Amino acid sequence: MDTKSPSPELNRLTASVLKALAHPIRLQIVEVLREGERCVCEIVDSIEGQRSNISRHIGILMRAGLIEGRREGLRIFYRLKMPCVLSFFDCTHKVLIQQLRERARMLEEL
Amino acid sequence: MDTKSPSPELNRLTASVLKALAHPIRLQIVEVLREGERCVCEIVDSIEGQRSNISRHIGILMRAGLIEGRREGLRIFYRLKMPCVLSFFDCTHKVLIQQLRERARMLEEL
DNA sequence: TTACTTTGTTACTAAAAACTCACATAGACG
DNA sequence: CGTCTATGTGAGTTTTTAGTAACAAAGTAA
Repeated sequence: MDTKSPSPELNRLTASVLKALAHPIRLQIVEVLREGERCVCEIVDSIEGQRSNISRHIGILMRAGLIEGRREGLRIFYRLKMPCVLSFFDCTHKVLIQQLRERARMLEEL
Repeated sequence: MDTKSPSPELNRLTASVLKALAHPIRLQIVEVLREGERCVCEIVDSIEGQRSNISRHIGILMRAGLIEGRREGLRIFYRLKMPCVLSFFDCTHKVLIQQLRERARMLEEL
């Protein structure tokens, strides 16, 4: 019997999903797609950065299964495939607010 | 007026929180702490990997504000500070199951 | 067909993260 | 004090990820 963690393999897979999301540009893409389907051209226009770089990040979200695309003529429209990821932000915001609180308190204590 | 994404800076911070969690060892630490407070020695015993490396990962979770520690003699006991991160796993599991479904379907289509 | 548009990919460089080993610190206790 | 135990850190190497520029692919339409 293995005395170590119950699910190292599941944790490896879970990490790969979180990692796919853990990048500012990829979060901005998710933020844009939150409003609905968008073509790459629209995504690129709404985000700072080079077209080929943004295209790479779209690919990372695709391969992680978080978004999906559909071609319409020359354009490819992407949309959120797993909208449940939006629920992460409630918690991440709590974490950030807590970080701020503590840093403010540390400043006061000087 | 800025025509780009509404919150690039917030997304940078959000990414830093997600990134802190997006590693197999750190997820295993969270999994262990889910059951309650644990000292480093117990965490190390329950996870595959070198002491100093696990210590580093504990540090990363600490600096992200996801866990907190308390010294008791020689030992330091850590616990989840933001249990809301546990809610992420509902969604990450959905994503993984969906990935599996699609890969199975692709195999069938051969 | 050729020319054009939109998107994705290859190959490379640069930057960041992870891992390891040795050492440092903090407290307990003789 | 010295020594032991538990934990953290510095410095270096290796691995992974990000970014860029040039090119390739897929569709449109003259």
